[in-house]
Amino acid sequence: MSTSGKTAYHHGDLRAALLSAAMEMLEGGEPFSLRAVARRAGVSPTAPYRHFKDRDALESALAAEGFRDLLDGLGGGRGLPASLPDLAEFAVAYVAFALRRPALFRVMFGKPCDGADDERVKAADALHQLLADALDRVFPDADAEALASAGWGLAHGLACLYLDGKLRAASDEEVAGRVRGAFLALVSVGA
Amino acid sequence: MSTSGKTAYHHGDLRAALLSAAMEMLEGGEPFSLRAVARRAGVSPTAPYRHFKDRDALESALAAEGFRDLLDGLGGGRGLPASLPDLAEFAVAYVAFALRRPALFRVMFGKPCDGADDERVKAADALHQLLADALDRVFPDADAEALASAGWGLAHGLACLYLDGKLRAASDEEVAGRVRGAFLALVSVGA
DNA sequence: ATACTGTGTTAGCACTGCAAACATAACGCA
DNA sequence: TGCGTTATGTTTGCAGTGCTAACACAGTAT
Repeated sequence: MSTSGKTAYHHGDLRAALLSAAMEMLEGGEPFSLRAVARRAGVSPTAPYRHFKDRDALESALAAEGFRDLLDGLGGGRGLPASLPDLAEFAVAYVAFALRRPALFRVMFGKPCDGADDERVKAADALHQLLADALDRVFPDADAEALASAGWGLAHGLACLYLDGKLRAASDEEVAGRVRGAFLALVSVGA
Repeated sequence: MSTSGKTAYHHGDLRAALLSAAMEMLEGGEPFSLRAVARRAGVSPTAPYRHFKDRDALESALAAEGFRDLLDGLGGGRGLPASLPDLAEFAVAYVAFALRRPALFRVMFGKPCDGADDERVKAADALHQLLADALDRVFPDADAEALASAGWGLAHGLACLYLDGKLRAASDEEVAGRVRGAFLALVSVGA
C-alpha cells in the first residue's frame, strides 16, 4: 500500500480500491470503463482483470452493493410497509433512491442479468421476498406474491420513467407527491 | 442503387437502409454499432455520419420507430382501455411488447433522453397523453393524470423486471397471467 | 533454497465512435 | 451545353475500449 513506505508492487487491497473508484466514477457521472477505473486506482490498465473476470463482473459487484444500499434504505429508515399508505411511502422511497443515484440504479437494472449465480439475481429475489413477506402480514387474504410484484412493478416503473425523463416533475418533492398520487389513484379506482 | 445496373456510388436511400439494417441487427441480438450497421448496408464505415449526427441519433430514430409500433400495438389491436379489465389487458400487451422485442424496448427507454427536441420525448408524451385521455373518459371523477402515470408505471415496471430477469415466469402465457394478477391484486387491495 | 502461487505490468489485437480531407455524382443555372 | 454548388460516400487517422498473452515481482510452502 501507499500508507507505508514499502515498495507497493502489490497494492494490498486492489479489489476494494477498484470497487470504490468505480463507484465514485459512476456516481460522479463519468462514463466508467475498466481502464479508467484502473487509472483512477493508480494501477496498470489490465490489473483489474486479476480481480474481475469481466467488465460485467465489476458492474455486477457494483450492482450488488447498490441492492444492499437500496434494501437498507427501504427497510432501515421506516420499517417495512405495514399499511396501504406505507406501501405508497415505500414506492416514494424507491423512486427517490433511483433519482438520487441514477447511474447506480441503471447498473442495477439495465441489463439481462442472466446467470443464475449472479449476485444481482439473489439480491433482487431478496427484495421481492421481503416485500412479499411484509405484504402477507398486512393483507393475509390477498395474493401476496401478486401484490408484491405489483407494488414493486409500480415503484420500479415510475422510477424508470422519471429517471428517463419520460415523466417529468420540477422537484424531488413534486416527484414524491406524484408517485404517492399515482399509487393512491390506482388502488382507489377499484373501489 | 443496386437493382439497376448503375454505378451506385450513391446509394439512393441510405438512411432508410441504415435504419432497417440497424433494426435487424438490434432485433437479431447482435450488438449494434455504427460501423457494423454500415458494413451490413454495404457502405463505408463512416457513411452513416452523413445521415445521423451521432450514434445516439441513430438510436433515437430506432426508438421513435419502436414507439410508433408500441402505440400501434396498444391502440390498434384492442381499442383503448375502456374499463378496469381493459386496463389490465393494456398492461399485459405492454409487457408482451417488451418481451417480444427486448432490445428495441431497451433502446426506447434505457437512457436519459434529455434533449427537448428528442423524437423520443414527443413519442413518450404521446403515449402518456393517450393513456390519460382514455382514462379520463372511463373514470371522469378520478385524477386522470395520476391514474395514467400509475397505469403506465405499473406496466412499465413489470416489463422491465421481467425483461431483466428480476421477475421470472416460464412462458409468455404465465407472464400475461401474472401481470393481470398483479394489476388486479393492486386495484382490489384498496376496496 | 526452490518451486509455486497470487498479483501486477507491458505489449498487442480487434474493435469502436468520431473528425478531416477527399472523391463522385446529381442538380441548378448561365 | 457547360460550370459551379451541394449532397452523399470514401479514405485516413486518432483516441479510447475490452480482452488476451507473455512477462515480472513478491510472499508462502516445501
